[in-house]
Amino acid sequence: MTDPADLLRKHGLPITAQRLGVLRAVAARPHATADAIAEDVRSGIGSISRQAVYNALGMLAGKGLIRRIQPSGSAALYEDRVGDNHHHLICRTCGTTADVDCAVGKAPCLSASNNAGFRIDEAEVIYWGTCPDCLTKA
Amino acid sequence: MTDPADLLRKHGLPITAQRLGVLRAVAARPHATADAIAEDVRSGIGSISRQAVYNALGMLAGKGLIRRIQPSGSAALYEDRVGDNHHHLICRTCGTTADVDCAVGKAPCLSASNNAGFRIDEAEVIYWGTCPDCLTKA
DNA sequence: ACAAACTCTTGACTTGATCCAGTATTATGT
DNA sequence: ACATAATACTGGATCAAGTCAAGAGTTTGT
Ligand SMILES: [Mn+2]
Ligand SMILES: [Mn+2]
Ligand SMILES: [Zn+2]
Ligand SMILES: [Zn+2]
Repeated sequence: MTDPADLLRKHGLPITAQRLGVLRAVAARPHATADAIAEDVRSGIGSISRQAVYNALGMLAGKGLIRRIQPSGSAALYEDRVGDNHHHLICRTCGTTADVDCAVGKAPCLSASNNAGFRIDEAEVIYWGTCPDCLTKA
Repeated sequence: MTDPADLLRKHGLPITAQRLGVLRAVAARPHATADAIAEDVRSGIGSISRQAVYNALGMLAGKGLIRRIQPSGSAALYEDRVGDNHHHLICRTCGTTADVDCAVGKAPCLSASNNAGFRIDEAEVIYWGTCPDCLTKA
């Protein structure tokens, strides 16, 4: 059921060692960059090209199997946890990223005061601040 | 009072043609990229280096005279309107960016349900969707 | 007008990500 | 199991946004 190969099959995606590796890596380390994921996959299956990592991440994100977060001023992060509209808390000092449950519920979790005629499909919320570790060091 | 040169002086910044040009360009076209601002300044004072544009934008943003917005997957945007904690609405199709007043008030305008020990100093909110123009074209 | 402090220009460089063409792998039909 | 078509992977070039560093040029305070 949650078998990675079945998950790919269920979405009509050909099963490859690279995609399985990427799926596993994303599950293993939430909020990792494409680069960190590539490293992780390499330590599992020996090697993978940068392009294959981006292809897999893009495809999986497109199908809704994983989620992409793009914090200002750093590489995109990927995670496993989808469908629950949670938000993120990022440390300005060390970049540590933590999950925050949405205070409201379903996406879009906030209604804009004046939507200017737009049809809104997502409200992206990122809280910036300082993490506990960096607070004690400061 | 709102004279650009006075504004710079008031913040202890030496007055240069480049900085004045950047200030004027940012005021003239809200939510423009550094590149668009450079073009605008060039049409005003003849020429400016890319670096000078980045220097000026960084310095002005640091002093709080302008605000930088960094939408996922595109270049940073700059604007004049500061100090009112407003948010943004971005069209996924054409990139058009509109202002939205904050529904709550002062920053951080949202309290996270569980702050995980972080000290939050900003809540960045971007609404994604489709603008009126792109809706009719679709 | 002078010196000190600061800014601007130029060109190389970095990072994150994408494009492309050729090769290899996977899935499908017999 | 085998041939074939569809699809994915690789390696290298390329791109966009932004940063770095050294020397030339401005601005400011006296
Ligand atoms: Mn998360
Ligand atoms: Mn705005
Ligand atoms: Zn931290
Ligand atoms: Zn649009």
